[in-house]
Amino acid sequence: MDQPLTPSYRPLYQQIKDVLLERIVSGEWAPGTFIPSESALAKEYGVSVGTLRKALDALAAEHVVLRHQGKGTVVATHDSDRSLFQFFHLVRLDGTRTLPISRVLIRERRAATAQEAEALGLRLEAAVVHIRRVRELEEVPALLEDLVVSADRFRDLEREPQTLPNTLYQLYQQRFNQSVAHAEERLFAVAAGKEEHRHLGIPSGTPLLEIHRIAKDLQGNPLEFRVSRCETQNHYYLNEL
Amino acid sequence: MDQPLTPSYRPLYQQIKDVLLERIVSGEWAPGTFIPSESALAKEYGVSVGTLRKALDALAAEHVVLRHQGKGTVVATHDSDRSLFQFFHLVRLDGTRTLPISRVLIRERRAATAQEAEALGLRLEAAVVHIRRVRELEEVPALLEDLVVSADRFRDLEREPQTLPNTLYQLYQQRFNQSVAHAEERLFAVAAGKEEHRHLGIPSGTPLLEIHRIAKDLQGNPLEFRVSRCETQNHYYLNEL
DNA sequence: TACAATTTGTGCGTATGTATA
DNA sequence: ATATACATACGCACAAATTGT
Repeated sequence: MDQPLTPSYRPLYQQIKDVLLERIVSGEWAPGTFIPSESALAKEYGVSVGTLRKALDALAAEHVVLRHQGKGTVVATHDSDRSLFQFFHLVRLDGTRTLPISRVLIRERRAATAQEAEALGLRLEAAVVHIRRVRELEEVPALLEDLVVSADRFRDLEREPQTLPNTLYQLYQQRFNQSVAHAEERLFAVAAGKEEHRHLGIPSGTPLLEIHRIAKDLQGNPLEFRVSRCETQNHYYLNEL
Repeated sequence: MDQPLTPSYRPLYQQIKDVLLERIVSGEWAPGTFIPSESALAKEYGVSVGTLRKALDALAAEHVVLRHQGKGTVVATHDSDRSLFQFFHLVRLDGTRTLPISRVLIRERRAATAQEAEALGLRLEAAVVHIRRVRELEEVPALLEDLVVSADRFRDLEREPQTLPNTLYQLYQQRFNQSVAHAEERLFAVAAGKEEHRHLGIPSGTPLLEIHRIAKDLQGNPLEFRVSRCETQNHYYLNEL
């Protein structure tokens, strides 16, 4: 009747999956590179190909790796088409999806606020890097975005690289070996304030979509806390269930 | 290089999956009932158990069926715990999730508007059933909701049953054999109007979350178009990616 | 163009473990 | 205890996609 908190055993394919994930997290298999073939890995771990397949299938289902018949299995990157829109849900009214262009307004190292520390699981006043950007879709300012990451994990991000790329998650992955795998988004409706008026060119008081996102790494640890305020006259937030 | 629009062949397990789905859609296997065992179905279709398993696993991944070790495979219903929150994303600020109580304001048969006809794939002026409800979370009015369905597919819904249940999707499933399997939600931020002021007790102009949902059946045909306006002082819309 | 080698995808069969009734 | 059903694990054969010879 009772269910043990720690299951008495974990299926073999799950154990294999954990080991493979660890080799990815550790950086041994970098994003974008091909990992050894099923048969090679099966031999290495002394399990059947079927068992190893099941482990890889599970990782593929979580978008950790991508599999290509005839080629091999590659560690997912944030520039592969799938992954690209996994965390970007803003769509133009006509249904087309484009990635936004960013203009950085603030880039600083400072102490975390209580909300930020709580979201990132840091102690109060821990050092964070704070970035504020305006993001434009098709030349139209659409989003005012504030994000913070741990200054320890993302050392010198407030200075290097000099110009930030458009898609930060690629930078996290390539420069800091931190892959954003999951995220939790909380959506609110708020009224535009002076900042939004200034940067998005909309009247104060206009209803905006406010998105609080906690981005998490492969193991579920919070990596980044991000608050976006979006104008919803020209686009909307799409969620497929 | 080219990719055929119609793949030259479909894998066996996908064909089996289609056939099984058809038996569910047709009503032969009703929601809540157990379907035959893997081995029985494998024998019936003359395929291996492994192949049949793969078909059932795919259906389970889409929440069409639920599998229970030692018991069997059951067709999903809208009152099973998982499914219950698949389409309800409003969460209280403290993180608890409760299902709302509904109070019906309008229940009528009328012609579809252009927007409604487009969303449901009906011709202009097609007959629909329109329902407006106020939904309360923990005694607090949180949502003003308008929904329309085809009056043909949901015959007499404007009259029977006399009192509508709280979770309409269960009714759709039990009374009309229409299962909501997928949905597409589009989120906007809007200002509260007089109706929201009256029914939700909030000042006009308050920013609200507006959710346009198109609910689809197992085959992807639109079943219901729903517009919800939600107050986000006491709760938020949660999306896990 | 043809062919071979490699890698993942599909399909079959079997044995054993675990959960349920 | 027994029977049933799903879950895990093994092994093998062949198909399909990719790459290089």
